[in-house]
Order: sequence, then C-alpha cells, then structure tokens
Amino acid sequence: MSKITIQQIAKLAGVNKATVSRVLNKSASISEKTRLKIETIMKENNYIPNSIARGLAFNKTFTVGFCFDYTDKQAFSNPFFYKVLQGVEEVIYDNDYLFLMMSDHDKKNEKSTFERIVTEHRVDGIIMPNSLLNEMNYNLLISHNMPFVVIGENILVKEGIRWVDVDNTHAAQILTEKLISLGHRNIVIFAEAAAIQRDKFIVDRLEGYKKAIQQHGMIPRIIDGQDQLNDQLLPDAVICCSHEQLFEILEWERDNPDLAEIGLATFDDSPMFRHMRHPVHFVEIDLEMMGKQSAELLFKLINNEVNVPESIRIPTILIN
Amino acid sequence: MSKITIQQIAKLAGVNKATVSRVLNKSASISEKTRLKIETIMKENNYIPNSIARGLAFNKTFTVGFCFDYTDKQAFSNPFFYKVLQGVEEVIYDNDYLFLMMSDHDKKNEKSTFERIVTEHRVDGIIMPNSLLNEMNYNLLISHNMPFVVIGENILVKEGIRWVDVDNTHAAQILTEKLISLGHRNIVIFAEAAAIQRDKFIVDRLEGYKKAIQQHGMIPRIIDGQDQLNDQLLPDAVICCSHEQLFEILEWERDNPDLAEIGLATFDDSPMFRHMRHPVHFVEIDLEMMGKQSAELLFKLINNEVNVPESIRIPTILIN
DNA sequence: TTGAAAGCGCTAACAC
DNA sequence: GTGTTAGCGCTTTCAA
Repeated sequence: MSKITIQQIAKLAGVNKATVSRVLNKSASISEKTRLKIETIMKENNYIPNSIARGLAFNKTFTVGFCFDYTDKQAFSNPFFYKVLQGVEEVIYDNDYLFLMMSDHDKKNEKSTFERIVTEHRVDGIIMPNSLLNEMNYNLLISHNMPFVVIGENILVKEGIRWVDVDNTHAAQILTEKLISLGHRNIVIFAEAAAIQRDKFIVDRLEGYKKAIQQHGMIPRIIDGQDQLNDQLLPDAVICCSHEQLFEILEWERDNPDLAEIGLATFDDSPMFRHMRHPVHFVEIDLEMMGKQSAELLFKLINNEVNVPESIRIPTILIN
Repeated sequence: MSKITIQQIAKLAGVNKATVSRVLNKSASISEKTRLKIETIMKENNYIPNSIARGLAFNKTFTVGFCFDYTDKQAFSNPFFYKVLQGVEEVIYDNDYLFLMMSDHDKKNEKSTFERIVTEHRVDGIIMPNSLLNEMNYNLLISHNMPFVVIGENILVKEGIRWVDVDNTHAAQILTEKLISLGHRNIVIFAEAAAIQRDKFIVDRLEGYKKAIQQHGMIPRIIDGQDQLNDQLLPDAVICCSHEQLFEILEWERDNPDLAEIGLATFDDSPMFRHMRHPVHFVEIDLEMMGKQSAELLFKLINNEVNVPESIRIPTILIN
C-alpha cells in the first residue's frame, strides 16, 4: 500500500512538500538537518514517488520504445533481434529508464501501435530498425519532435537521422578470407536481386566479399537462385548473407546431393550450427554492442547533449 | 506538435474543458450538437489526449508488464519466450494497452527492475513466468495490490495466484505414442533429477510418458546422464524435455557413433530441426495461445471482473 | 446538459 | 534554507 504521497511526508516532517520535493531531486539548497529528517521519514514510511505525477510535471515518461519489425514474423526468433535487445536493455536499465515494446503492424481502422506511442508521447525516445523508417514514420517522428535512433545504416535521404550499424563490408571480407585460408578456391556469394535492392547490408557484404576475392586474384561470382548451382560451375563454397538464405541452400542440398561437399558460411553464430548435417562457417558480428550503442546514442539525444555523432559504425570482431 | 490540450479545444469550441472531457470518455449526458462540434474541432486540430495526465487522473498506466527470466541468458533465443510473447502482445494491443518489458536481474545496491516497476506502479498488471514467482516477489505484488498472472503452473503455495499452462502430461503422452507408432519399442525419457525438482512441467511430461508407455505394456525408463546410454541397454528413442537437453544428447552423439541410430524427440518445433544431421520428432505446444490466455486473464483481473478463473489449462494440439 | 472548481502527486518560480 | 503558489492535462464531483 504505497499510497503515501509527498504531501503526507511533508506533514509528518513538519515541512512543506516543496522541501520534500527538493530532497527527492537532490536539490542543493537544503540543510543537512532537514534533509536527514525527511529521508528518515521517507524510509520509515516506504515512500515511493508517483512516477506518473512526476512524468506529468517533468513532461517526461522515463521510458524508451523499442520497435521491432513485425512484418518479419520470425522477428522474435531471429538472433539478430534478441541480441540487439539485450544490449539495449542493459543501457536502458542502467539509466533508470524502462522500455516499451512497440510494433508497427496495422490495426484495422485504427492507428498502429507505433503511431499511437508517438502521438501520445508515451516514450521519450525510440530505437527502431532501418526497415521500419519509411517516409511516413519519419514525418511522424519529426513532427512530434520524438528523438530516435535507427539500427542498421540509414538509407532514407532525410535530415537528422542517427544510426548505428556494424561494419558489414569488413565482416564479409573476413569471412571470405577465412574460407580462402581453408583452401576454398571457388567461392560464390548468394544474394537475390530483390534483397540487394532492399537491404543496404547485403550490398556492403557483397563489397567485402569482392574485395577479398579480388585481392587473391580470383573472380567474384554472385548467384541468386538454385539454377545457378549447376554442376558445370559448381562452387566449392557458398556465402549466405542471412540465416534464411542458409536454410534455402540447405533445402536445395536435399534435392541435389552434389551440393553436400560445398562449404557453407554465413554471418552470426547460432547454437544450432554445431548440430547441423552440414558444417557452417561464420563470422561473429557484435549485435549486443550495436544495441548498447544505439541506446547510448538515444540518451544523448534525449538529454539534449551537444555534438551527438550522426552515426556509429561498430567494428567486426573475429571470434574463433 | 500535438501540444494542443483539452483546455484549448474547449476554448475553440466555446465550452468548458469538462464538456470536452465528457466527449472523450463517451459520457452519456451530452447533447448531440455539442458533441459533434467538439469532435469536429478535435479532428481539425489533431487533438491527442495526454495519456500521462489521464493516467494521473485515473490512477492508471494503461500498460502491462511482461517479465522474462533473465537468469536464463538464452531467454530471448528461446522459442518458448517469443511465442508466448506474440500471443500476449496481440491481446494487449487489442485492448489499447502497451507493454513494458521487465527483467528481474539485480542491479548492484539497487532495486531490481521488477521491484522498481511494482513499487512505482508503472504498470496496471504483470505477466510473469512461474520460475520468477518466489516468495519475495509474491509479497511485493500482493502488498502493492498489483494484479498478476503466472505462465506455467504455479507451485508456490499461496493465495490468489492465477496461472495459465499447457497440458504437458497430454503432450508427452501424444509424443510417446507417436514414437511407438513409428515402431520404437525401447523409448527412454531424459530428465535430470535437479530439473525434476525444479520444474513442474518436467514432472508432468514424465507422467504423460509413463502413461503411454505402460498402456502399451512397456517399461518406462528415465535417464539423467550420458553414462546411462551405454550399449547394453541402448534405447531406440530418447525423448528430451527441452531443446537444451536435445542439444546435450546431440553433443554426446558426437563422441559415441552408436547413438546415431537413436530416434530423437522433443516438445515444440524449431525452424532448425529440418536441417539437423539427426531427424527430430516433436509435438507442438500452443505457446501463443498460452500468451493470449494469460493476457486475457490479466485484463479480467485489472478490470475487476467477477468469477475470474483460478487457472487455465491449454489442451495440446497435434500438428503433423 | 453544461460550467465551475477541486484534485490526482509532483515540480518550479518566486518570495521571505 | 524554506514556504507559497501556480501549474502540468485531465477527471469528477457539485451546482446551476
């Protein structure tokens, strides 16, 4: 029953509630004596300030929103998602903030949760994937003066977008070199045209791949469908840009036993990899760090710090 | 700039803000004419009521907390976790509520996020896994009059705990029978003593397994370590109570090629299963439904409905 | 049916 | 240093 208010504490202490408020907010001008007295009384009575009321007075929510891409039904099962989330979470809790999950899926005839949270000012800032930053959401955020940070390099050509991303180019380069060092000499990369159009990170990974291949005097080759994996030109290794792609290749392998000998590689580890029929090579990307950095960037914006960086690029780390 | 307040709307409409408040809350006593006028003005000015202020007046947050077990570092990667979450989310958004993620990990010298959220009344209700409902958290919730629903059958002997769980006994029975119908005749179940002590769902699964085995005139056998998988008594199928256990068995298989022929089975599908070296049988449990039901139960509590069920048991569904 | 005014619990000018 | 007072934006008696 923490129904006790600042007013009652004030009465018990024989002071004005403003004085109590001052000790709550560690205001300077307060005598040691009354501060101690008030603190004691607060302890004794288990006083907890009402955060809603504080929010109303401060015009703040002490909450940030974390937005996930619901169009990807697998979002939750994606390691990408939860690793980033863990990083975000840590920073948010350290700052004594809470975090609200938000999705952007439409509700029949109603506002999406995203829109609702922004228009109602239910959070002080938002972390969202670049896939969700379309023009409409951008305008919404800007017109409501809502600070936000994008996860994944931003591609929308607009002002004032901060983003955090990993170094995909470098990661692909490392991964390709790893395959080369393992003796592979005919390495292709799997990337569908549509995905290249859509996702900047795939373009970057292609670039890193090409770089490494050409440095070793080989010729890069991009495939975007099963038909290109025919026996005349059978590669000895395939790099997959996502786990979904990896699964596709594994499906193909079923119908085509020739593929069984091919080396497979992708980005990000998964606990399942070690139990697959087919061994999978990978390079680790520091997703948790990406989450941390986004949250830290967001707090800089929320606190109106100066010289907030436009973007942060996380270096690739090589894990054995 | 949705900085417009109820007061300004009132002024524009030439009425008192109380009148505007009445149309906001669909109060009965209002003339059709003024209601229409006010509604028009609200539309024109894109008026959004301030939810913080509403919260203060209503003494509500319109938010529920979803608590996950952070001690399990894999919580996020666990299919259990996100499937339940999806169900929860759907119901919460349909009720125009938002949801806050909360963890229960300690912060040095400070309150845990869980405690903070409860004591500060940052949510109107909480959904949490049974593993987190210890005596301390229970007392906290009760003393703060915070409605909550437990996911997984409750085992704490206390008053007023509502829980939602799947029918683990039946699920295990179905799974066992599936293996029998596939021709297996020496099926064991893998469950460590410690886990049996800790998790009620394992006890239930053991029971369902025994039931099916005995109905077919066979003898149930529980193993709780690799050493029990020796060649004299090599089973022809192993049921794993969790995906973690499944991975353990797969690890053992590496060192012991004899195990390669054993049938493997577990609960809940995973997209990875179809790509494993070793085929995995499974029975699907409706985790999303568990999430939905928990959320619905919680709303009944929040809205002070009468005759709220003590607990809900979700039947097992058989997916091909 | 509507308005006036008090209040939700807290903060922040401004006085003293 | 501390009290007074006026908000923050909304709801809700109580009168009119």
